[in-house]
Amino acid sequence: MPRAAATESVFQSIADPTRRGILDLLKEGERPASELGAPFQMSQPALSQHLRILRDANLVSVRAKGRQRIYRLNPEPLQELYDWVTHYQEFWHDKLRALGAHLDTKARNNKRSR
Amino acid sequence: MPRAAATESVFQSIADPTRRGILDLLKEGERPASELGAPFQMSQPALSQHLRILRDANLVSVRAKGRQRIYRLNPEPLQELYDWVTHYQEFWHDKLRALGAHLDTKARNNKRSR
DNA sequence: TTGACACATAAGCAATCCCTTATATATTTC
DNA sequence: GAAATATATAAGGGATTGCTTATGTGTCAA
Repeated sequence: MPRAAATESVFQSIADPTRRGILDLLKEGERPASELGAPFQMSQPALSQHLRILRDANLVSVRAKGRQRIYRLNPEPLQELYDWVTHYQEFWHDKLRALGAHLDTKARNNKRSR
Repeated sequence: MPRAAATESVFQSIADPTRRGILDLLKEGERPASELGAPFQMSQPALSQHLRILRDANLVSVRAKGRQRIYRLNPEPLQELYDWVTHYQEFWHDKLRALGAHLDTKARNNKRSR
């Protein structure tokens, strides 16, 4: 089974707005390829290629239903992205706290110097 | 003030592993450009170009200190990424719960049929 | 002031990305 | 079986990416 380089592909997969749009759509439930393409103004092969990339990144799974391909979201690989960005969340919270403290100090000083 | 297309640039900026590495480094504190380049085997201009992209995306800020440029992390734009991926977090939690329930059911059925 | 240093920008280039049109494959319908 | 439908893959091309070497700019040190 050919396993794609997972880490790389998740960050790259979501770099494209069309692919993020597809994932957003799939959050609301599984859908055939044709419906996934509807919101985007591009040819059918173009969409099919985006779906291939999402498949390779293991972000979606497919099942056949007649001549349709039903796509379903597989969010697990996004965990890595979540983990990565979460490490920054604490940082920006710290920063907001620091800003708050700074403003407090300023307010105190203003009061005192008045 | 020239404002870059924020949304696009954050997702694109973090698509590159070198740039993620730079941001990770900056989490530990501000650093001059030279130190940021050390871990990556590439020329000085190559690094400088990555730093430019991060600046344009407003993910870092710079200040001059003699002939050095001191870079500092600015995590705010990552909030958008955090918001985006967070909407999936609940989904994969649901999925794990569903899997758990399924396994429970299976276990019950196995027990009953034994 | 002259040279070394830290960095940015310019120019060029191969690889990759994202689209297109053309074609193949499988399924359903007539 | 033949035509229509749903999708995938192939081939090609323009734009973008990420590097390289060459060069510019500002600062420090002798």
